[in-house]
Amino acid sequence: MDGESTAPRRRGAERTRELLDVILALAEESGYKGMTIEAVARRAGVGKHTIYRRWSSIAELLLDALSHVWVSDLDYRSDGPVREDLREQFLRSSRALSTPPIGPVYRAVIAEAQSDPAVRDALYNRFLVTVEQRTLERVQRAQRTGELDAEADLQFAAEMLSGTLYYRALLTPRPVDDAAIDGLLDMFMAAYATEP
Amino acid sequence: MDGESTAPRRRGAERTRELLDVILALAEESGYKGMTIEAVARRAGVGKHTIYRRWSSIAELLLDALSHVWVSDLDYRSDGPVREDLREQFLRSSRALSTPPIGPVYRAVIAEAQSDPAVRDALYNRFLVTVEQRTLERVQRAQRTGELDAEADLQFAAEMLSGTLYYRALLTPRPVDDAAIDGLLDMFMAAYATEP
DNA sequence: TTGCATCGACACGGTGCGTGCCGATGCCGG
DNA sequence: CCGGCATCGGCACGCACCGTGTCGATGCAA
Repeated sequence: MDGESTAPRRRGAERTRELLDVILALAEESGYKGMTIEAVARRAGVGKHTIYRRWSSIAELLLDALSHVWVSDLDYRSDGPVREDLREQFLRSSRALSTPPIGPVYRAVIAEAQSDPAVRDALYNRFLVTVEQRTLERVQRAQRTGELDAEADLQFAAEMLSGTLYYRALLTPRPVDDAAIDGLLDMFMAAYATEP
Repeated sequence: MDGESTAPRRRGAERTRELLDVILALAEESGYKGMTIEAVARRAGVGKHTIYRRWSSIAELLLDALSHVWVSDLDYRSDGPVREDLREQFLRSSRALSTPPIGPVYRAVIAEAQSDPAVRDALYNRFLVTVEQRTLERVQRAQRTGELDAEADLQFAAEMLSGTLYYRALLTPRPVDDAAIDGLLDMFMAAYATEP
């Protein structure tokens, strides 16, 4: 699962970092179709064994690479109104998601996930769940401050907020723009805000 | 785009239908990895040209096959409470989505869509948009009957409803169960229902 | 019956996969 | 300082699938 955390061997760690950089560059230049083990090996001037020694499949490599560029942007530090805070974070991460190389790598992981349940689990547990969780914590904080209805169960609301953004960004050709985020938050606030 | 609607030629149409059946069978048995042009040709006892004559790529074939099994289930005919109607339709289509061969074919299309913008557009225009549209029409009808707030702009609400279900069904390992649908509808109704 | 599109079949070069086997390189312990 | 050894790059293999080309045959339609 983690290519580099297992063993900081001789010159292994440097090579590992190099290979991650190479696949990010390939993602940016040639997209999913260009992201193959052989292409990485060629570009890095490396034998394929050197890659297979670190990752058991292209999917593992992609997941690892994604970890390096998608450091789970959603860190809700602001103490402003919950709506403004959500709006800012959603804008920020959807901007990141549509910026190479994150977008192409994310798409590649999703493609791999469709044919490999293990990748689907990894995608979920290492990325999607984190985003949902951070969002849930933020809106629960807003419940405690009285901004949102204290009785509401916000579990599904958090899933819906991040899920709709992922749906639009990754399954439709539409961009996640201000209007989409505002529309989403309109509904969320209409449902749970204490003050009209 | 449509393999069979263009020309009801000699024995072409029969063959076309045969080939669609074959790829659906492959989807059910071996999943995405087994759905290749060569596998279809082998199974059908057919030259590859016979396939390429009808579809320009495996993605076109998949989209066509999906059309035959996913006849856009969402036909809101009931005149009951909008919430019950939505609930029933969501349950029905998410059950269909998780039933072979629809699920595997849908996953295959999504995988292809990640590397080909044209497939992404086709997936969106031929399937996702339809579901959103039907849902939008149903909730707008509920606006006219007074069940939902007449002032609300339900465009994004419709996207959110179907988007969240697709997100859960296709990008996460979680099933779309009653709890998820009820949670989603709780929020939707809390936001827009006229009667508390 | 003739003409022709479609058919199954086979073969081709190209690419990527995953593995196996080299000889060399450079680090680490003794 | 040197021996031992894991890791290294390079190369080759068999396999699978792609997309195209070229056969001769088959069967519908004029």
